[in-house]
Amino acid sequence: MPVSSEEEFEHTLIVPWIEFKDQSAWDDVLQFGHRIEWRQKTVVHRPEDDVTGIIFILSGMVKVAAASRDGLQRTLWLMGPGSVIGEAAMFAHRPYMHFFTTMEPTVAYTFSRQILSQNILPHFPKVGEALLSNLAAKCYIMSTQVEESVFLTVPQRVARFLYGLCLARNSLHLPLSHGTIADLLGIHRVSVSNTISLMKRIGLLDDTSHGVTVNDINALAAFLSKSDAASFHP
DNA sequence: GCATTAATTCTGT
DNA sequence: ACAGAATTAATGC
Repeated sequence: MPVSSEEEFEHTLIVPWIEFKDQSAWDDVLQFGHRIEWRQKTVVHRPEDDVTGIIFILSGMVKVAAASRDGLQRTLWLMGPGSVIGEAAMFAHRPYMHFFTTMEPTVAYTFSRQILSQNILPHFPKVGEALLSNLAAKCYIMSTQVEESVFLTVPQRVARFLYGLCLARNSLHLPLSHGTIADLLGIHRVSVSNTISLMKRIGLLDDTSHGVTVNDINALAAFLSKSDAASFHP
């Protein structure tokens, strides 16, 4: 089977968005957890809160952000269905110093440290594997973000993000505001706005307000590797 | 349930 | 930083 160059990107592009389509590893252990439902835009966890265990996200979306003393925030990643929050802190025996905020109505299950280590991990290896996958995803996101912020221009980073997210979500419409994307990539909101309006002029994106809609996914893929993205003049 | 208005968020310059 | 557009929440009918 011939593999196009675009498809190779699919396996190499890493975006700060963690989501697992296959949640079957968790089916048998949900009974051990506590089900929680959160409304949209709810702060679920603050740095000063204690970490009692892990949180498995069944549906919805949660933003994980680091915060400075004076309220500045930098989003680290967004977590969707199938992902887990807090396993790194739990295994490292450290407090979790981030803000968790729901972006959508979210359903989650919490598992205490004790339940996890005594009732789940010894008997459900698939869950352990899922936790490792989740942890690995975070590692890759952080290292990739550092690399991209050093080596790539803003348009390149925005383009990679949009393209990678389209593939990951298998959707051309991404319900994210410019500000959210900017927080996520660590660039100014205005730069994101300028880049996106440029991409609309070129015809890569549709001119929809609220959210971003990719018009031509192949053109976007081509844009990534071309020098257009590197040299951007507003 | 529906229409208006107030508040908040988003976007482009 | 600001203004206009666009959503969303709140209110009254």
